[in-house]
Amino acid sequence: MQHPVPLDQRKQQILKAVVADYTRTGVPVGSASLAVHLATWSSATIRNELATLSEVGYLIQPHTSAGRVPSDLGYRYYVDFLMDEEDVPAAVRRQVDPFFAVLPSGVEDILEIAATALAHAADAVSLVTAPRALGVRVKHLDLVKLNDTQALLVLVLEGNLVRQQALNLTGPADQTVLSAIASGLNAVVVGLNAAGMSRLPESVGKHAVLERDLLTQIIAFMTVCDAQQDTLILHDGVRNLLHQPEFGDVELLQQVIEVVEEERMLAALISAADLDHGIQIMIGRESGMAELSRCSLVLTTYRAGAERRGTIGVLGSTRMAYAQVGPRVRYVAQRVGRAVGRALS
Amino acid sequence: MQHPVPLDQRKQQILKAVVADYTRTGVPVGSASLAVHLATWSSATIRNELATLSEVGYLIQPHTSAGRVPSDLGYRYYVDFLMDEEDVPAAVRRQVDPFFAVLPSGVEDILEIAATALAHAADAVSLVTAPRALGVRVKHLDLVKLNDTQALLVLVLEGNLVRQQALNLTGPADQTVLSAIASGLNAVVVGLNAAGMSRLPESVGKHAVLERDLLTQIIAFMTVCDAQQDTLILHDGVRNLLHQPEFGDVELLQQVIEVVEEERMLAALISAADLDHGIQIMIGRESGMAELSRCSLVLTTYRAGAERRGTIGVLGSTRMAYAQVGPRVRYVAQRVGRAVGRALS
DNA sequence: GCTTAGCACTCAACCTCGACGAGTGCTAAT
DNA sequence: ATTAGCACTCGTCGAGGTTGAGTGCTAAGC
Repeated sequence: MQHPVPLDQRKQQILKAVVADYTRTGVPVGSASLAVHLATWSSATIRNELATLSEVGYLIQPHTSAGRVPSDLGYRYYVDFLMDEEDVPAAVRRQVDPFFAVLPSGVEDILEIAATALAHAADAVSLVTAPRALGVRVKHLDLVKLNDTQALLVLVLEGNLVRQQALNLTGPADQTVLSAIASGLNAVVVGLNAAGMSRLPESVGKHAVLERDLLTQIIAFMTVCDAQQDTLILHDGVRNLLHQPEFGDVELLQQVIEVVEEERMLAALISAADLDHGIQIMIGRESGMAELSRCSLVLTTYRAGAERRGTIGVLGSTRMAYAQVGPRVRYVAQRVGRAVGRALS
Repeated sequence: MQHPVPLDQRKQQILKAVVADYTRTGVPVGSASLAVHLATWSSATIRNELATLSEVGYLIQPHTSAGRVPSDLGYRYYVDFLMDEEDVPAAVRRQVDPFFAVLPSGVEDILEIAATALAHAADAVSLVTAPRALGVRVKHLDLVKLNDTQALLVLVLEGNLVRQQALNLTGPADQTVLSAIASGLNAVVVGLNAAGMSRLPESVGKHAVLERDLLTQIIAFMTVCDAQQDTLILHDGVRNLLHQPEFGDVELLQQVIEVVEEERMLAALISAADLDHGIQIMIGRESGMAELSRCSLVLTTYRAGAERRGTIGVLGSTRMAYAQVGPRVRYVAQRVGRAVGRALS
């Protein structure tokens, strides 16, 4: 997506002013009110510039006698070239920090807290995915007898992520046998990911059929865990959409909330996000989802330790304060990264 | 809460018809349209009866020249005396059953599925609490070394509820020591709840300071788990509120969503629910929360095994189809109970 | 005495109309 | 190239009028 039309100094300044004004008030902005802020030029001059900005597609007129509103492309130009990011105000920091003061040891609980914190900080819907690595490594495992045909596998993964799954017992085994198998497996398996484990069976299989059998099931479950990680998305702050005038239309609201509650629709979007750039902003239709054509996403990566990273960000109206939201998302991302990193120990 | 005014046969029939009509259409219902269904009497007669029903508080007129709408009290009378519960249609069953066809082994995952299923079945916001007993019993525990000063406690509770928590190590201990302690504790602790465990320390304390120390921390954490269970509430289906005309007003919607997202406000309400009656219906202001004055709650208990029970239900407009919602909530409750019971093994 | 036809009355919803004004585009003067 | 000036557009707002659904009351009928 290129910006075909470069803008001269003055047009840039005017576009920037339009975005700022519209973001603040939510009302289409006219030449007169711009002339107050940009006292260098008269309203007529600004009017001419507005006309050309409309022609090249950066601004839109809701109707003939209305002011201008930035188009998706206009916001894009603003975000890429004009925006001055604002520092995160102390007040917002004071609001966010307490969330991370006392932390649970489980990664998921931390993420839930992060979602709440970010929803508050950015006044939008927050989205958080679990940290993922190429393959999650096992830290510890345990087997608990459920009944004659089933045992419960308890996997402690890196990041104190705990996963459980019922496994089938192909032969009889009581808890002492299971515990023995578990400690046997622990010796071999700790530190491996699904891929690493799949290279084990031959050597382990010697000992016992049951053991090999369980290992096969464990590997299968690990693979499922890997896959799940990509789709798990927490969210919070739907309430923050409601007081925005552009969502006074319930139709629109409904579409957006549906997308947020159907987590897997967002999963596709977020996994498509380019995580290597510091922060990614998708404006309006750029997301490719019709339901979100009036919404923007501001996403970033949080890093927990050397390799593990997850996505965190917000979903809000296209008319959001990008200059504020970006830094706030980054701020929370940094906190989460640190917190999750600590949980990884 | 008594019903001071008993109604004669005809008034009952009319009230019932008003509720049925209003539930269906959402429009205040007038004497003329009632006279079609209740052909026994003319519209004038019905008009007289409507007037007295309004006087005693069962009906409300939005304005002078409008039809009647049931008041909270009117719904209450309907629900208590007039409602004929409808069977759960096969179509709805076919919609719900697949959710319970393939089940994860963890209770919380099951509950999440249940929340989604109920939201679909009842076309409202679903609410689900974790099953609680007087005290949750331990099934298995494990200790995983995190670093020199901390170990991760992994508790498997009844119902395959897995909880993890970092514990402080008062002395040095590597993983083999921790595993030994864990298996030692397992022998003593399995099947006990927090209360039962608090009677242990004297006898266990002999062996090692570290062991006693950990046990103390474990007991403390168990108590926390007990408390958390009461407040954990899952929800789904906020989207279902949006297509209801009474929530066209965004103000109202905002209040309701805020309550739903702030789970702890609901926790108080739900724990106050009288779970021993088959199904509990709270209509409008009966809930005591001003924000929910236009909403009703339909709650019931699901039983998993002999003693454990949780709450499941829906939050919707007071104008919901009580005759349909009640049975559907019970239907899902029964499925959840069975599923959770199975997970309890 | 209960029921009901008839009728005057009320009032929200809806439409129309005109005034208003915010904002534009164009033109001509600087 | 800039800008003052002006005619023009069109959405918003409020006043005024119409409509129709629904009522309450009264008086007649069974």
